[in-house]
Amino acid sequence: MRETVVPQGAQAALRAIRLLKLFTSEVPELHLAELADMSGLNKTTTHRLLQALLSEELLDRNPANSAYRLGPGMMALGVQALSGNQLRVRARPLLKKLAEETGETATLEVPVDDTMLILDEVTSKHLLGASGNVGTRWPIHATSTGKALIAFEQNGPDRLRPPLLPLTSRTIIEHAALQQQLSDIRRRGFAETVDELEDGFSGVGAVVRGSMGEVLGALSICGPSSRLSDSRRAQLGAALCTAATRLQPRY
Amino acid sequence: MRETVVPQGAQAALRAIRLLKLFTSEVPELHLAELADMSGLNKTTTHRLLQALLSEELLDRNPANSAYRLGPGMMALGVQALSGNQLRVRARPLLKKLAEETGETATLEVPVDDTMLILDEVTSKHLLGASGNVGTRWPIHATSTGKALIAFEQNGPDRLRPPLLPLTSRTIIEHAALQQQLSDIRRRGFAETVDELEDGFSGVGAVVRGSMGEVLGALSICGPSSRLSDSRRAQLGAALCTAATRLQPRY
DNA sequence: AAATAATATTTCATAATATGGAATCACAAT
DNA sequence: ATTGTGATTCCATATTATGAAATATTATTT
Repeated sequence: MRETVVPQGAQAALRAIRLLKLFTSEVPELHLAELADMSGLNKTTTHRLLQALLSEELLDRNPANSAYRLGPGMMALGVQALSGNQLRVRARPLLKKLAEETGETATLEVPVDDTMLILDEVTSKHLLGASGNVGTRWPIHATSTGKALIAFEQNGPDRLRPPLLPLTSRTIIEHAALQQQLSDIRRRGFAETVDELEDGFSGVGAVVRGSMGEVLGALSICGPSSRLSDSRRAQLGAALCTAATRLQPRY
Repeated sequence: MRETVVPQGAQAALRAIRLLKLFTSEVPELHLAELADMSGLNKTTTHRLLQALLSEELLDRNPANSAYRLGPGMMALGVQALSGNQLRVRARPLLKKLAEETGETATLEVPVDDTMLILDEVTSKHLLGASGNVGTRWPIHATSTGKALIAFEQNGPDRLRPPLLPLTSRTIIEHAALQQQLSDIRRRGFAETVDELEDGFSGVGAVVRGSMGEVLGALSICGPSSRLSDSRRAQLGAALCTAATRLQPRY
């Protein structure tokens, strides 16, 4: 569970971690000056932390342009984190079943900071080439999984980072409107997005819990808004809640 | 490229990173006392660093037993590192071709500390269920890819961590014997292992270079020792070097 | 080729932080 | 209730991290 209190006594470690987080799929390579600027750290401090990350191979340098990028040590840890995630393994059959039964795309996602990371995705037959989103991250406030997560996770709303980015004209970025939605989500048991992430794209999302009831991540079913009417989304939401319940370990 | 000099002025960051590296596929969950013992750090220091890693979601806690484990932040970074790795994408068609033409298993691997991490693997038709090694790590001295890597990478031998672990009776763990092999490998252009990682399992490995000639990782073809005779291995080695050369970007 | 600009790396005094022993808290087992 | 085990917090100070400035390296311009 995400801690909202910043720990004391490990500032250097936190700074190093935050440098790592500056590398994204969109911006995979960065130079020292860029990193110092983006992190707000003094150039020397930045350089020194980068050297530490290099020495442990969490970062690597592209010899062609000397830019820093995530390295093999990061790959190893990432793969380990993924393979240690039991949820992903157990969810796969359910995702397939959901996709087949609904004819839409089903995903499993986990929260990372103020985003949702797609851990697994099974595409429907309708959208060819719609696959390939595994590993991508999307703003938490604009996804059905994200909204479900915020609604049900303890301190969930603390993940939001105002000002919220409007991705479409329908994206909900007002605090009050979102809070209202969270109440609805809690009552209903699942969340919805309609043209909020992308025009013409809608989805429903429901949280998945662990054995102690803690929120682990979320499942979604999504597709073109033209196919996801109000009544259809209600149907899908119910199916999703059933699936999510089946995923929860029992004791 | 791995730095052999330990950076000054980032001790706390390094300590945090080394805590992360204690989590493996074999031991995915650990408690505070175990981590303190394994890292040699004072328990308080360990605890504080763990709190930092938790707050950034690189670690997570299993509520069922309070054990620490790698978290979603780690998954996100790992996925980003993998998707940013152009080599993996470009190597895939070649791996398929190699596996088809040889009837054996082909892998792409990168070095992480004193191990080789399998980034991609295409299995032959002979061994059913031999797939699934992606993300696994193997001792660098006992794999053909690892030996090729050590032979050709600048400061490659610095990766070795004596005492070397004997995995089979044939594993080469003597420094002098290994150095002799490195000379042979450099002359030949590829490396071989015969029953060194596992009894009845052999392979050949050749390094892959980047645009500036730097060593990025290695390709291997491997299978049952009964099929990989001396002459066969020479053949495979030659094919591998050709493939590796094709993978290198040109300018 | 030389000069200039941009970027990266190193130095060093000291302010700030990280450290760890000890105390306290929380939980499980008896 | 007591005991044992593991986790968390407190606080004085030793140690480290910090950052301004200097230096080195590389790229770009003239």
